[in-house]
Amino acid sequence: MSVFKRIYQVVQEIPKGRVASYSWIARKVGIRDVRLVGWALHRNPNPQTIPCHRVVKKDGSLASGYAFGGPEKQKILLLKEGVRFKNNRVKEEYFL
DNA sequence: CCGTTGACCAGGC
DNA sequence: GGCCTGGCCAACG
Repeated sequence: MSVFKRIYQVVQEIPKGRVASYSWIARKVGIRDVRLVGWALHRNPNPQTIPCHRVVKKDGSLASGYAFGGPEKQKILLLKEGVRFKNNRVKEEYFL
């Protein structure tokens, strides 16, 4: 099993209404280079099954991605799931 | 095959 | 506090 696929599995394990940071996923997968996580999501082979909008930066701010239509779109999706923001950042209590 | 490049992060200056 | 660096994995040209 490649590191790549394990990243997607971890992302899919994120429950609705919670978020995970890139570094959290990297630790879970067992790699030190967190860029791989971001890079894997950038590839995003099947957006249908991968909730990439639940992945945010360590400080709670949104990543500048485009696979979900931009940070604005991502914020809307998270708000719909009940994730609250504070000063344009996800609150600590929503992290896994 | 090899250099470059990332949806990032922590540590050192 | 901000800027620089290393991290070391996979895809792309």
